[in-house]
Amino acid sequence: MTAPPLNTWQDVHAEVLDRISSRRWKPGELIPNEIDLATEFGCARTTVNRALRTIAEAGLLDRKRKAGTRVATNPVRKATLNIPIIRQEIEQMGQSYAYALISSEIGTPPVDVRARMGLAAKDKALHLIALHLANQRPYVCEDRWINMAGAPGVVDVDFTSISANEWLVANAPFTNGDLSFSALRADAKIAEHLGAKPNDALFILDRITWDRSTAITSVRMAFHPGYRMQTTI
Amino acid sequence: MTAPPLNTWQDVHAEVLDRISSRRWKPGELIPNEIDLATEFGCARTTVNRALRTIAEAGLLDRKRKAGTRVATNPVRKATLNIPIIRQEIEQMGQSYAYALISSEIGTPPVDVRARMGLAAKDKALHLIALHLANQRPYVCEDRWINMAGAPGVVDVDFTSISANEWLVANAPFTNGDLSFSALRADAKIAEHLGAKPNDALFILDRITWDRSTAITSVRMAFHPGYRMQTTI
DNA sequence: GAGTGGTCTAGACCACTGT
DNA sequence: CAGTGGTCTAGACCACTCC
Repeated sequence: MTAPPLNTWQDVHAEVLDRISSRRWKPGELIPNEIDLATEFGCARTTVNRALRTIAEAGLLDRKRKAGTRVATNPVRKATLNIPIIRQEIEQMGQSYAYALISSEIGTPPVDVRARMGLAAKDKALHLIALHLANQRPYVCEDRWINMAGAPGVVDVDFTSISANEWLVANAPFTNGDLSFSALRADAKIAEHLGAKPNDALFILDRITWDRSTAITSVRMAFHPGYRMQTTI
Repeated sequence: MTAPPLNTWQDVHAEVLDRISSRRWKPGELIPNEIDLATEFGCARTTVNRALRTIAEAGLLDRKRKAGTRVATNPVRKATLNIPIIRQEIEQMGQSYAYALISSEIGTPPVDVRARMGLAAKDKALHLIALHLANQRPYVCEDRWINMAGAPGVVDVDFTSISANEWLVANAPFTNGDLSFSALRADAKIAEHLGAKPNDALFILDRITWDRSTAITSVRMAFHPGYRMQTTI
């Protein structure tokens, strides 16, 4: 009674996940090496490798050369969040999207923003405050600084007709970025923009994007009260 | 002046990312197929495939059989969040970890929790409220329901000495879960637990975990004011 | 129908690391 | 030193999907 061969890496993937969750392979335990598993499953080592590598990337296996592969004892689960473009997020919900510029001026960013962006005290940046609306209701308020050295041509753009994000993705692509999520109490100003009550708790997304080592933009997005960001693991 | 061959998939990965961010390959544009790229780079098609597949998984390329590979026009960036085990997160910051059980009782979950967990009105569950502390200061307060059918033996556990999470990872592994992040205003009770002021904005993580289709636990973690969750893209 | 990505295979060499 | 995972190669077949 030999098992039928597992022909695809997805088959192997599923089988290994099953052995982990059924505790046939227990946390901390060393599992057979790739060659033995390939023999057992009746497939090539490459196929086993692809499956195990994928599972390891998800955090459920720990792999080390020579030491072999172990079931993770404390699976630090990795969740993949889709950071949406606001317009798409709203339109995918079947709601109408609108955008409104609240203010636009050139100035010196506050010291914390300068520090994160790596700007000097004399550097100027474009400061935008804008609102994204879903079905005419405030959805998210963004407070953004754009490094004029990192986004050539930005001074000439009319941001009343195009959102900063859309202009930037088309004109100043970034190579990497830092994200952080937090919660903040609405102050009077932002509460007014969002149509929220003062003291409402707001979900906050802070993002800085870079082109190699020069900062392009730093933005704080304050979502309307009740907003949730969801994913699966 | 032919370029030197790119020998590893990381080389190809870097080169392709460079062509995208430098706009040599523009958004929406069709890029050469794998065979041509392999010829150009002087490597095997498998190597090109690995690199392009990785980039596509990150959202910067759209690949379709027969249609070919295009640079994504609206790169929906995917951020990978590490969902930490609280004890580890605290210990990695070099702080001391402590855990305190606030209450433990068997009861019927509120209707929204029942709905999300797929429990009937008559089903009983174990309700725990507990606090995780970093350097003796409240770090996160968890409000948890455990499905007794999904976690055999849970009634006999002494949760004053071990945290629910640690017992569950060791004894009732999950196959999948739903996560959501939001912000919530602290009510009087939770403010007291966390040593926060009422109305403080709290970062909230809701998680339900499943073993196949039976819910194991539903937990709401309310982090101390000022908490941030960070990642990069 | 034909072009493209998706994957499998068998074999090989390399890089890391525990002993 | 030796065992393990990490990767490359060349060739092959398949699955999807556009035309």
